[in-house]
Amino acid sequence: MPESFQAPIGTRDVLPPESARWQALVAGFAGLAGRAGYGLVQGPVFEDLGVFQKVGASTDVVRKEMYDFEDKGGRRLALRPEGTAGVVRAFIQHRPTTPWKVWYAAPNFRYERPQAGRYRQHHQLGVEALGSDDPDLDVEVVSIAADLYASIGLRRVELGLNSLGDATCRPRYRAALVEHLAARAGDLCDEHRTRWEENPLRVLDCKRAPCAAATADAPVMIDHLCDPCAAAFERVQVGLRALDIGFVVRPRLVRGLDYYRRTTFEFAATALEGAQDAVGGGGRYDGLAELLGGPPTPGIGFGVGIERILLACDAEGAFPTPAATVDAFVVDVTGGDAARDLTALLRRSGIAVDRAFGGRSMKAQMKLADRSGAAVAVLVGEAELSAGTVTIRRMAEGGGQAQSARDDVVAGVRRALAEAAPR
RNA sequence: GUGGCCGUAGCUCAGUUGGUUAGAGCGCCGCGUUGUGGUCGCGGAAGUCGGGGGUUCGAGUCCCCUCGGUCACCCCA
Repeated sequence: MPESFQAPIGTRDVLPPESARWQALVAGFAGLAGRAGYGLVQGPVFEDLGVFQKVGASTDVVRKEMYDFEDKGGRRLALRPEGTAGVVRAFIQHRPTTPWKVWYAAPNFRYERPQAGRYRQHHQLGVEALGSDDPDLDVEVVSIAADLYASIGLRRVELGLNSLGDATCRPRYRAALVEHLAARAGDLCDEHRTRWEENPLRVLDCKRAPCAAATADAPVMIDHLCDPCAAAFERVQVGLRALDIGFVVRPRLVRGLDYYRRTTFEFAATALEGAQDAVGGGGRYDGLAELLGGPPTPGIGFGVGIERILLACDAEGAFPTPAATVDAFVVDVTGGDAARDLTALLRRSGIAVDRAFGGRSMKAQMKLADRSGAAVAVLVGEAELSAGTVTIRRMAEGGGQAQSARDDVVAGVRRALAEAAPR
């Protein structure tokens, strides 16, 4: 038996008709981002391993989920686990003028066990805006994500908001948190008992009961913000309220990557059962460009998971897969020349046309015409062939049909399409 | 990385305490006389029962291994 293959673990094929949803989603996002002045950025799907290691040394994403490999030249590379690091690397490499606002739709890779809403290759829509620390930019970025959900009819999305402070107040807060944790280290969960010092903030976000109990009365960042950070956080909230974007402040929201500063946020789809309800998230990363060897440059962005939002749409019955249809279907039982020539002619006139192949019976071709969703069928039999005509049939029930000179087929089909009741 | 459940036609699944040529629905293909779809009727193609090994007179049905799927934990999109 010949060996056969299937898609690698945690990956999947997106085929028609479902793929039409992707097209519609990405096109809609491109419109939203474009109208806000964001241009498309297309970066490599893999980067120098160091780009990601620098950015998240203490995070799960980098520590245990990296899809890394060595190429034939001995370079250590990694399939990108998230979008921001590569974009910042590109920013540093090309030094575009700021503010630099870009969007992307691209695959990300994480080596972990797949489950509902989680894949080794998943796809994110996102934006990144570098070069300004104006909190109104935070509002713009968050609003693009919120508008995306709204534009596809996703209603049950909850925005969680937090501030993680900056280089001034974060260390002070961190010291207070460390003091709190040190007194309770023995009570933490198995993983954090020994690792809590590496990234104390993450303990706040740990879902396990021991950590939750030990941090119940722990100090939170937003109570320790310095004046500029507090002012910025306030300005962000004012802006979101002004734009009618609902949110809840979640002081324990920490997020997976450790480069975040000040504003961080996460969108959760409440229609999704189980743990995979995060449909998007992001935040400000003012120290990141410097960390990657570039000039100090503030930045903020978000990523939303395409698979996740489609899953959430399914749960809400929103954003259904658009029906794939053509305008017309050419049926030819005279040998194929007419089908070949008429489909090309009609398509070149801007009409969406399909046809049958393989010299099938008229009955079979009509069945395909019906299934194609075409509003009209263009029939060519021996009679039409010798008369130099075509039969244009409206496929809707009781639609009727009429002869048309073959030379007028384009106009005839256009007319029939205009008259045909929408199916 | 750890654990639960599952693996029978393209899809969704039935398959009695292991027993003759493995089934259904949907889908697909054809036919229902003169060139016409959607409904209906009839017929047809299609499965080495995930793979390998074992027990047995005999295994889709029991045991082991393996691969894959799925869900959950951790974490995240």
